[in-house]
Amino acid sequence: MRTEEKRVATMARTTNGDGQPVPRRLLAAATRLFAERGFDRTSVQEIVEAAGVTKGALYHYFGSKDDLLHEIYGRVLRLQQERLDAFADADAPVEQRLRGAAADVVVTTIENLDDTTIFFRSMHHLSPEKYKQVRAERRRYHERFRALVEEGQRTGVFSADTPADLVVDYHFGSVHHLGTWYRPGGSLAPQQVADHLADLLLRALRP
Amino acid sequence: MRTEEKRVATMARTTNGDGQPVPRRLLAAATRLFAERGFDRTSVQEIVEAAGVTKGALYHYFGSKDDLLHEIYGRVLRLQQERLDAFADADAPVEQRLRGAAADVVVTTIENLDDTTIFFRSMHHLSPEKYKQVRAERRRYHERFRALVEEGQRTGVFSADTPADLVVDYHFGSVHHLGTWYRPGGSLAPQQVADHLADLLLRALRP
DNA sequence: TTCAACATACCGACTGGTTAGTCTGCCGGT
DNA sequence: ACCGGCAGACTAACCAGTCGGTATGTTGAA
Repeated sequence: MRTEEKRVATMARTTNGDGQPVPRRLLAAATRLFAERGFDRTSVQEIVEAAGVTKGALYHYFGSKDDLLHEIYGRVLRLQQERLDAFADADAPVEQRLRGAAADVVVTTIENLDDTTIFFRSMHHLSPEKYKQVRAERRRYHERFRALVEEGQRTGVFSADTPADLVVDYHFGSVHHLGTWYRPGGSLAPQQVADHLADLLLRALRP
Repeated sequence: MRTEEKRVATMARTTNGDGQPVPRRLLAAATRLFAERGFDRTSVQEIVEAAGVTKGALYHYFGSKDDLLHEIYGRVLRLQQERLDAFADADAPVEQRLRGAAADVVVTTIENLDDTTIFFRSMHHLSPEKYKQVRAERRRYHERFRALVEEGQRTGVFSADTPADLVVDYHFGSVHHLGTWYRPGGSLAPQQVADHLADLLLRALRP
């Protein structure tokens, strides 16, 4: 009871208004605004107002405006890497593993459409070091995915007519592109889009 | 001789330095800088300095910074629309027409990589009216392309498993994505990339 | 041929507004 | 007494667009 009171009191302090702690609220507000108006067109003032705090709070938790961007990237990147690893490590035929991974990245991209839209649109706004770091993580992801394609090509279940790198870029092009055309509430549910896109990939890879 | 002198004098006036007229120099400088640093990160001052003129010149030829962006878009958009129309109107089987169009857009995109990169990255920075206009032109393009896919699906040469809209977005995703990974001087020539990507599309559409 | 009237192409200082980030200090809990 | 968690005024820099001015070219009439 005592610790409970403490927790509630602390919560009240760090969550004035709703039930979310301040850093999370800032991140959420920034994500929405960045996706809506773009990174450079969103002022720090607008972010803190949307989060119901002031600049003091923002610069208490984040080092810079860039930091917000980096955090947003980091979350999705880590999530997608984890999920890709899970699919790639599964005990199943290559075509099933690739299919699962290809469809899953579409679903998680749509489920975090704001984050991923910002990602591709403003990646180059990061400071050089952070940009480098993000690119490195990105490449790791790409390579893991490519390994799946290559494995299938080696074992003959996929056509080897197209270099694996290009195949991966082809698929991620469509993922990247989702933010441009996909609108929640459209005629297709995320999973349906994912299935279709995975189908296209697998059909393109038929020997 | 007299008229020649006059022409040269005029040229010298409108092309101080190299052989390009001022508006074209401005457009070229803006394109390079926008692609390099992004629209919002490029100041008008930097553009005019890169073009070797001053703000007076820029605002003499263009109404605003937005106008530059709009012009850059317009050029590529018109070029690609023309070429798509040519391929679509050709007298050949659908699969050949689609293949030609799909490969061609990849080549022209790579050949104008700066313009197209800016296009997809900064489209949403345009003023509402200009944005609407660009979107409308873009949709016309998309629909023409989709018609080709639908024709093939109706006549049975393409699989109808995937909605034509999605197929088009799948392909244009990869086109859109080119600016992210393609680097001139890489191991693949533009035409090779185009052939591979068109292959992937056509293979995905095999019944 | 000449000259005035006008037009085109550009220059560059200036303005009004915006912005990221800083800094001082309060406040409530431990 | 102290410290994390914030408030909010402040600063230094920057930037798109304007505007008055200059130089060069063109045209039409005397």
